[in-house]
Amino acid sequence: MSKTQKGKYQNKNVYLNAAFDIIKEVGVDKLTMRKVADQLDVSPMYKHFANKDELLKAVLDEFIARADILPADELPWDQWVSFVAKGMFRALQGETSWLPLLGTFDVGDNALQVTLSFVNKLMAAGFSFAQALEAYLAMIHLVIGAVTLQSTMGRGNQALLDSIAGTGSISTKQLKQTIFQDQIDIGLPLLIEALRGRVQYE
Amino acid sequence: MSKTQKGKYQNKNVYLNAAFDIIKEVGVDKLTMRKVADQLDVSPMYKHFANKDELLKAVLDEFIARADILPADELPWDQWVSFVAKGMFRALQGETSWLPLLGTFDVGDNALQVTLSFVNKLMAAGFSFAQALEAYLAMIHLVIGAVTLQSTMGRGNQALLDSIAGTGSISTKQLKQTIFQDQIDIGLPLLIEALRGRVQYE
DNA sequence: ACCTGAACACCGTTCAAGT
DNA sequence: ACCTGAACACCGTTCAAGT
Repeated sequence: MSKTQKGKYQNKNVYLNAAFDIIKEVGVDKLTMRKVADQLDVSPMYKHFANKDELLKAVLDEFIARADILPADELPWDQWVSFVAKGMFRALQGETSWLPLLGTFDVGDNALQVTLSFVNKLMAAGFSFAQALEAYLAMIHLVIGAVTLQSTMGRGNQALLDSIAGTGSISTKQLKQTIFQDQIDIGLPLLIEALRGRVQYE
Repeated sequence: MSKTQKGKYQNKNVYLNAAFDIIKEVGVDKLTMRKVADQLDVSPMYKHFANKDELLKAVLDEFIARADILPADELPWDQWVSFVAKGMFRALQGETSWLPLLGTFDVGDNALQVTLSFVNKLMAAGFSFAQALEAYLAMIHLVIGAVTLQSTMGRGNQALLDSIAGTGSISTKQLKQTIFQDQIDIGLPLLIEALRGRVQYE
């Protein structure tokens, strides 16, 4: 307890940790201000955060920091990109309830750090700034889209399987292999191929 | 009124249309069962749909049908793919509140129709079935990701601009051009480049 | 100044009761 | 058989009242 501590819960981190506990238990979508308050034995709602959105924004940025997806700097750029993309995919796959928030909040400091590292890595490999930034954005698009679809695909989706099998151009086994692989492994190789083509003719 | 009509609102479409009216006004996220009931002057809730999810699933598939994004068949495959992707992007951009649902529901009949058209088009152009299906999934990933990020980017995001400008490797004007373009125009050309490379060495 | 907890205006969903 | 609307168990947010 520092000398400047005032009130029951001056420390924002106490709230962030409580939020993480609850999210681990019930998912982001079922996080409520009341549950945070209950866990801390505090009235709804003592405000470090003006409203629920402010809390979620802070939790999201902390989530990005904890995901810790930046690889070692020695990797060649294409492996580096692949590592980051798969790391993001895995982190988000474990918490798909984050997805709806990615488009609604401005990036926080930790997200920004990832962006800058990515751009620097690709510029060191010979990409222009604009190319590097576009590569970053395209990778994010793929990750978000892949995580979004992963759950639908993973669930089986018999209707889709049946209908597609009806075209008769592929064995069911092959079809399942295509659909049930990690979605990120579909677009990511294509992205890296395209990037490789661009940097070579720089 | 058909002879088999029973009860006040036998017709599911009445509910779908009411839902669309409300969504146009307040967005998908603020659609409630009560609002649908009120608009139809019906008690909450006479059930054509077992619950809110069932209603949303039906509305989503109808939304896909209305988006009407399949282009004319005469286009070469790369333009055809680009047309579909941009059409989806535009449709979803107008209703971003749909995004959270894309990963939670199984595909409906209308979504399936789009998938099959896409796969057929690419197979006619020389792609294998697996390639065509992967191309479709990668395109969907890009569209979902692009729409998700579009709103964050469009909003300005001064923190990101400032921080990146600090790298000094690009003029602010160039930076804004990269960030503020339609997000779909970033990844889509890369995807099509990569696909072109694959079909040629088939 | 700091914190409480009742209150307000909502939700999705259920179900006894009416027609 | 069909439909109602009150009720239940929740929300986010506000704010008079207490300490």
